[in-house]
Amino acid sequence: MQFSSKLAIATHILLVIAEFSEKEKVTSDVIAGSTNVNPVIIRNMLLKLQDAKIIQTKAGVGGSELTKPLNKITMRDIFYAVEEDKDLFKFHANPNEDCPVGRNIHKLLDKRFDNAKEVMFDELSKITLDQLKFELDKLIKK
Amino acid sequence: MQFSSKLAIATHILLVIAEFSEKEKVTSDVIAGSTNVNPVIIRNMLLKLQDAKIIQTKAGVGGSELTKPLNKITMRDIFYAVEEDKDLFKFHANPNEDCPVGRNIHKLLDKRFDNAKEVMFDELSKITLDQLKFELDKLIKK
DNA sequence: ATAGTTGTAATAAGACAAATTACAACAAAC
DNA sequence: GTTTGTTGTAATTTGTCTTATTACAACTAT
Repeated sequence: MQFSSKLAIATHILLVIAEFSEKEKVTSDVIAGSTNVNPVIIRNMLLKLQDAKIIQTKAGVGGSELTKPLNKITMRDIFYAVEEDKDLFKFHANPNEDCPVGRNIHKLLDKRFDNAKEVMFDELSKITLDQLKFELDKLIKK
Repeated sequence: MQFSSKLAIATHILLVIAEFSEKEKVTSDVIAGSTNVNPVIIRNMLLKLQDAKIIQTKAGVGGSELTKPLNKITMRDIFYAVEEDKDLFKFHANPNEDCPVGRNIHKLLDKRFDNAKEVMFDELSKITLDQLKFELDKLIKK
């Protein structure tokens, strides 16, 4: 199992906005063209990124812009903007309460799963859009 | 998105074996009863745990036993025994190669995604069955 | 008013998890 | 050597979630 592509797509969206929104109008169709993802999916993500106060998009007119400096936007922020905050690992639904293991498995694993999730997101929180754009610009200039 | 319940189920399986296999024959039906998971699912997992050399099960006779000391089995081992080693985060399939962002998004995120995955599994590798059984036995005695 | 865009609902297609049914292969016990 | 209980394995089904798609109302500058 793995996460959906929402984080990669949302990051792509924000990089396109960061790179081009000062010169051109970055519409959902422009982004759809760059990502090769359906425009409706893009628009739904733009809505979520708006809810998270990461971008602002102009209904009617069209075009999106960042509302924060690039170094204040982390990949953890982006993740939580577009994905649900579910537990990382699922449990089986109905372990047998009459078995000592079944009765305690949830308690045993819960905090350990949470901890594994936390260190991963801590790692994502260290990555800012700033860093990504800096590295991207270097790659483009070559 | 989240992982399947395979890790939780496999850990449950191994704890049942660790707890009871010295006294009783732990068959797939016994485990199915404790987990409330279909016996065929359990048997498939037992096969994978055998492939990973974590347990041994007796075809025909029935019953499974651990082949390693409890402190040599980590939750990372268990995960890789029963789940595929996929990337943690997916990418969108066909970013536009004519766009500077689309052309570089994969390169930008790949190592960062891998790193986030790595720290999570490092955390899982610190959890041994030993620790889980110790904590379980404390809970049972209460 | 028009044109281009966003916001939103509804539906469909594809992938995958988990359950289920069925049965062959196997090994001990009688 | 047949019976019994179990594992190994295939095939099918159900449900859930992701992504794509169609369609259109709402919005805003020109």
